[in-house]
Amino acid sequence: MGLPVLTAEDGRFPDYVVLPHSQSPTTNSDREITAVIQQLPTHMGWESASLTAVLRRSACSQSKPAHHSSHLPQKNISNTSCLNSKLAKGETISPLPSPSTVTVRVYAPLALAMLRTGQATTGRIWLLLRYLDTDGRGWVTVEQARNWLTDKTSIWRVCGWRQLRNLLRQGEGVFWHRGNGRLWLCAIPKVAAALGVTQLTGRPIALPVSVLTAGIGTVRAHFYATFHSSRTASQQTRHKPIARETIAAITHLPERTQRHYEHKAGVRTQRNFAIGKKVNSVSAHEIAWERGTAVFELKDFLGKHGQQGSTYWAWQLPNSYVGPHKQTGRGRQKRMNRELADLFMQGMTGNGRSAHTPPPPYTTRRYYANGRLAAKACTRRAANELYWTVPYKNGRLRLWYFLETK
DNA sequence: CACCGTATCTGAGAAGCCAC
DNA sequence: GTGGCTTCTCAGATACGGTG
Repeated sequence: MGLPVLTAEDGRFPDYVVLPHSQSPTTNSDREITAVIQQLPTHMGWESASLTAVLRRSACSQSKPAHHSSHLPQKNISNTSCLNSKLAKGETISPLPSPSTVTVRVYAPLALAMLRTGQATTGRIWLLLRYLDTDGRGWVTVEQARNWLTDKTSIWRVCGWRQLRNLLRQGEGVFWHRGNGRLWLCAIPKVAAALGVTQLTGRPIALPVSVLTAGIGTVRAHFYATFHSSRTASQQTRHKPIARETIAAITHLPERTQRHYEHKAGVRTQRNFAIGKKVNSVSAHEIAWERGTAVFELKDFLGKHGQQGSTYWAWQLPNSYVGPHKQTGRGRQKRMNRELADLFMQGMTGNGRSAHTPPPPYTTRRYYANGRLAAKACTRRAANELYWTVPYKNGRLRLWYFLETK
């Protein structure tokens, strides 16, 4: 294996801890760090012959003045140059991989399908193995997988060997195929098709690897949170309300579980209220007939919504949600969706398959970022009821203005 | 109506032990 | 290395009451 290129962009070499020359790894924490280094995956370069040679040279040079390093590249201001300069100074470098800064690209429909089909445990193994297979060979040996995922000293440990055997059996044919002592990892479109995902919608998100190595409850919560993270794409859709019922229809998760996952994964929720007509313009009976018992009277003491002291009919709308993850580039999403379509077309040649999937339950657009867009939609008669909002500094609560188009 | 917090119960997951 | 058996933990569902 050659000397790997260490870059900050892919986040695989996030942190380095520089120890003084005289400090030998004798303390407990040092031993822990050494243990961490020893069980790091080989592809990360720490078992690289070239890198080992450099480390040995630097170790030997500790007793000598560090003048031999002048030939090392100086231009590239990156972790590579940082590493080189530290090596050149003869300092001992202990990589402390901080999995919270290392991320994997995850597609929300795939994560939700894992939850829906009860394959979150095997799915996270697949994601971890895809990450650990950085050579991109598409396979890892069973022994490697066992060492990384079950060794008690491994930072990638997620379960015992006994459980891993069960999981490997469960994921066979969906996430991987076994053969010649290797796990052949399936590509994203194949896995998506096996899980019943017809299209990879929304933007992919960057899921911290630390999430994948946490408890299964945390993994599940973040798989759910990818839905909100991939949905908060633009300023216009960021605050778009969505009912618990709709989320349940999409994710197949009951409301209480949604709340539990949101709390666990750090999804931010925002309450929304709609302001309707003035109280004296519509009777209580009429508004109750239209809106049910959820309607209440809102008095505008400060005159923020019109004449000071006016009272309006108001009601609560569904919440808005902001996911905890950063979005990443779409990558090969378009090509993968073509592959997925091909896979499903092949699968549809038999009997009893519908050629068209039902549309999602939230196709009629109802919420707009400002009044101009809402008025434009109003002229097109996009929906019977429209809501529009204005930018707010306080993110906990948002008011929406009601617009009737009939 | 839509949402939230807490308590409680149930069942699946995880892991240890051991024989083959 | 595999699989059966057992035990224990914890995730997930449900119920209930409360808020705006």
